Amino acid sequence: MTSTLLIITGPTASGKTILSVEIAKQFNTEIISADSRQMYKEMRIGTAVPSDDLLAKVKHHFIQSISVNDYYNASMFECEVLHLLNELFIHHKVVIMTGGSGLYIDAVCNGIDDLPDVDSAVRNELMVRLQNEGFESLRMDLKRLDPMYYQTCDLQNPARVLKAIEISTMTGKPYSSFLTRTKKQRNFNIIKLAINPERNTLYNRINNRVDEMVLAGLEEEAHTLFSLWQERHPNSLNTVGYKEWFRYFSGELSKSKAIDQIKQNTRHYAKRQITWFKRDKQIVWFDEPSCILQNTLISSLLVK
RNA sequence: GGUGCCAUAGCUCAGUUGGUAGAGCAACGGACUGAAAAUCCGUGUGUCCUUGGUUCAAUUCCGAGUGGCACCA
Repeated sequence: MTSTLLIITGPTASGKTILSVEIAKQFNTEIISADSRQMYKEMRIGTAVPSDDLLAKVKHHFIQSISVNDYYNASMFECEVLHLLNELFIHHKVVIMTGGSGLYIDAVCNGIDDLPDVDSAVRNELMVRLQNEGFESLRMDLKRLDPMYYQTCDLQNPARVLKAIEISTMTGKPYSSFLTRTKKQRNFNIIKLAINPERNTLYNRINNRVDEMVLAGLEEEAHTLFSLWQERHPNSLNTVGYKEWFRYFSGELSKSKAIDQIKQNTRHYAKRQITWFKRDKQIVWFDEPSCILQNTLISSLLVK
């Protein structure tokens, strides 16, 4: 009998965390977090890590597991999750994966192409060139190194252009030659459920949750990371709920403005998540977490 | 109570020498295979406070009303 990976996703603050714990208890199984920020030990309050109480009820993976100093990416996540699933499926028919990082979820479900790891020196050098020579110069590099990708690449987006140049220069082969666009086959079933509350409801929840985070000591948490941010701007700290405090600490924003910005940026983030998930036609949508609990999909899985 | 200023998008405001209007932010929509809570792109959503007058035509000019702000009492 095939095993099932039950994915519960949706925008931030939609109620995934509590719901997935309830469902995991029903199946007597474990939870894999698909959240690119909750895995960092030093960021607990601002990333809305599940409470100790919830973590005690169900075993979670990829929560608070690495340091903000560590490099991590979607490919590493794919690899580690597949290994873990092999083990978990020995004793569990169903495993839950919960989180809002769409790229990470896709990496697990469909795989992503093999690329060499980027040397940080190469990236830094390109960042310096972007500063000194401007973006157009790098676009011309891409045109020369990978004319095919140049045709389809978003040429306004430094992240895309830089990535392609990095891979092309490091390997001596065009970036596009690594992109196979083929879905990898998995030896387990995948069911994708997503929560998408009514927009105003979601935004109110976001705003309230940010206020709660502030009361819980988000400012102090951010403050402990500020010197690291000033030192070398690790990507892990380029995170909603932290980068706004860094601007406050360096005098760019007032405190109340910073808190407003956290709410705003979280709303923007939620919208981007919704856009990403809407493209995935395998997802079954629900307005509220409670609707998922009552759904027959879950009970039919329980029977099997 | 008197005088002055203001009233335009969800907010802050610009503008129309009279021909039904535009910025920023918000909001909305989208892209996205190793930065993904990242990065990038697109869209104006409007009884121009109400009401009389002048005019071919008023959001714009004039009068009155209402609301707000400031100063004087």
